[in-house]
Amino acid sequence: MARPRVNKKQDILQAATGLFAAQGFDGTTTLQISKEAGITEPVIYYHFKGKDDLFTRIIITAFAKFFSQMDTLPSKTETEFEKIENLISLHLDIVKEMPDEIYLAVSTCPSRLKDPEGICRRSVREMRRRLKAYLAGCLEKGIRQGEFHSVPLDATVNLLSALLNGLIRQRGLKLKEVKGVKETAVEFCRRSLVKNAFGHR
Amino acid sequence: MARPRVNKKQDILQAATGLFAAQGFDGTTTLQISKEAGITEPVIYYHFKGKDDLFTRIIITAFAKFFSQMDTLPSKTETEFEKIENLISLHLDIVKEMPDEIYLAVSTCPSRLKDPEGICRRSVREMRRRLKAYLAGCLEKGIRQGEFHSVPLDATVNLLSALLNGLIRQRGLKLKEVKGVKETAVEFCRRSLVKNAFGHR
Amino acid sequence: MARPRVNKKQDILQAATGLFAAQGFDGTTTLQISKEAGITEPVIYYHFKGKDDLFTRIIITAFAKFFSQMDTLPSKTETEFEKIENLISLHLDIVKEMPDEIYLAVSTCPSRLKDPEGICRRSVREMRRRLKAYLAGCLEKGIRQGEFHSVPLDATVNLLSALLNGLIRQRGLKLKEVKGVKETAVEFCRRSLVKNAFGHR
Amino acid sequence: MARPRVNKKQDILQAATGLFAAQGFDGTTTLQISKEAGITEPVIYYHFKGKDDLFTRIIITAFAKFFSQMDTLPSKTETEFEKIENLISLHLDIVKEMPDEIYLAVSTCPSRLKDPEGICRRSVREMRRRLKAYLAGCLEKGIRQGEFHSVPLDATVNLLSALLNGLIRQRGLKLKEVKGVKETAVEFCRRSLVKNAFGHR
DNA sequence: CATGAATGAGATTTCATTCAT
DNA sequence: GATGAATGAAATCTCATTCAT
Repeated sequence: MARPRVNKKQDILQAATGLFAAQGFDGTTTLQISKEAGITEPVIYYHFKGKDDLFTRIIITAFAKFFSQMDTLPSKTETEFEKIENLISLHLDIVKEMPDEIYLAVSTCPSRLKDPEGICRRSVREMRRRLKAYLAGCLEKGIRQGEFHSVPLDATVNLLSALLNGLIRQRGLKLKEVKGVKETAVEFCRRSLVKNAFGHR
Repeated sequence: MARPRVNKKQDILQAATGLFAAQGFDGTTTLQISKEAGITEPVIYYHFKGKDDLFTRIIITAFAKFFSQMDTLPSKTETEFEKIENLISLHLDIVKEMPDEIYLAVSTCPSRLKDPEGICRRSVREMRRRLKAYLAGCLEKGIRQGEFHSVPLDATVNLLSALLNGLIRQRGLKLKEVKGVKETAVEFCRRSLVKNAFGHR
Repeated sequence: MARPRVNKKQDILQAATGLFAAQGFDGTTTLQISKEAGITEPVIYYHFKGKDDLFTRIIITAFAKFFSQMDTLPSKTETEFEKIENLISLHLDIVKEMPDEIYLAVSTCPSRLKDPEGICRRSVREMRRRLKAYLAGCLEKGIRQGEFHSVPLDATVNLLSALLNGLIRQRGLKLKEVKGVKETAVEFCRRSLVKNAFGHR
Repeated sequence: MARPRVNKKQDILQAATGLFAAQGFDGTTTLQISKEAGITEPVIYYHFKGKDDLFTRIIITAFAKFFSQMDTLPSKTETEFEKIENLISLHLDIVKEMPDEIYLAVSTCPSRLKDPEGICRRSVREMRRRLKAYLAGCLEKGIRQGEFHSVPLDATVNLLSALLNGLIRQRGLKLKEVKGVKETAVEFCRRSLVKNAFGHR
């Protein structure tokens, strides 16, 4: 009878995500968010502490989702490079899955990294920690087992992080895209890392 | 008696660059800039059209400097890979040369890419155009002459751009740095692109 | 306990009208208006788009009131001159009814007539259109029926408009007033327009 | 050899008159005036006390010119109505002679009439004094000598002032003009004032 | 006389946030 | 839970006016 009790909190989050992504955090007003969400401004303050809190929740949720997907990547694979391949895939797929969130993180976080307690800084730190653990694990094992060339560990982790970050940004910012990004990235890394990469393919 | 003839316009630009880099464009007020520059607020408006103009000038100057350095990269080299190596070096060196400008560009531009006439969008477009021309040139020639593997052109240009962007961002954002970034990046690319990369080194 | 439910929007309009009239539009600040209206500055912006909007509303309302009164002037009268008499009366009476509005229109509009889309220009144009229609109607009919001398139509409409405008301004600007303005104006016009004006009175 | 030493003071006055007329006093900045006059801002302050002073001089000069022309109207004429005719002509001709000055006075003075010591108020007062003296003189004599109908003196002076003011405004504001304004005005008044106006013409 | 540069004072406007109901 | 109305605090920008030279 009553209109289906929609989840206003979710409406607000969605509206905010879209607007933040489209106009930037500072460029978006709470009034716009309320209108987009079909509610009035004070409702935002009923559900959230304020505009900053809104942003925080969005970022937390987005990173949590990413981390959770990262956690489900198979830990047992035939080769170590497969794990790296999976990580590349995850990075590129996640953008398709939550484009606004990624765009928001990619476009807004950089200018907020200065605050050491801010959610951006904390999230990025955690992200790096996880990436490093994941990649260092693969590389170390792969090198030990003779699958990979003997590359410097830290610097290569760093490089792969930079590459992944560059790729996710490229896609997140909706810059013009070329075909075969994922395959090319994978092959580029394979040739560089895997011994006898040329014999197999 | 006469106050040292300082160039206030430069002072303002410098103060603005630092503050924008440290706090973001929106997070910086003209009052802060004026104080940092040791002048009063209206002086900003005497020399510049407004806050946006300040930002525009900074970005224009930074990109111009980068482009000019890119233009002086040697166009004749023994191998094509050397050119790519030079480009990587340039990217990593330029950050050291104008850290605030790069940080500003890297942290503020993403959120301003929506405006198709904005200076960020225009600069990034030009940047991509130049990178693409440079890289596509190297790759094509290198492949034709048998120096490089036969990689897909557009996608590899794209990938290298992403990598360079990731590297510059990593450094520009002053994230923790590891040793040997440049060498690692160069070797990573060499192994992936150059035939017989393993025989020589 | 509850503060008397005053209509703040009306308070603002009233305060603005008075101040604009007394000090001119440019000479009046939003702060003054807010103080006069017993509210804080932002309230103005809650109810109106801005200072210009305030002015626009006042002018629109004033002209609308005038036009509406003009529309209620009797269209059937014994003589055509009576209609002109009614118009003169209306002009002089309206000033008493909304002195500030008239003063504002009379004192501020002239300097804003340049903007072809501004409310002043549009209102004055509409005013002239209506005056012309009204007067030309009377004169034409009066001449045709032999009530009036055969005067040139357009030029006389023009002249009567100038006279009415001069009268309304004189009164609107609160310049010193003499007795019998209305009667004198009516008789002046009657003698000039009506045949045998001297026989009857 | 040197460029002919133009009178910069005059240039400034001229520029200011034009700009004030075109954009209003408050809408015109001293910077605009200086540019229009081909000088720099401080030069204005060398020649004048400030922006207000500029306005004052313009108004004083314009009124002085008008008054001086009024003083040269023939004091001996065959009929008293001729004097009124002359006054009407003067009003309409003066606009052609100094359109910007008149436009400025007509459009800007109304909003400045409140200040009893301001130049506008003083000029308008003087204007009214002179008009009244002139018109009252004509009417009184005309009535005494049987040339005019026996109209109420003060009120008719008032009415004629309003008419003249209305006419000058109409023309000064560059509103659309009809043909035969002057003749129509003269005849309108003649019919109303002069006995046997219909026998003669 | 003239100017490039500067400034004090303030104007309009915006916006996140909060009451009172 | 929700809202219409309100506000404190500030931000950007303007401008007449003045120095130092």
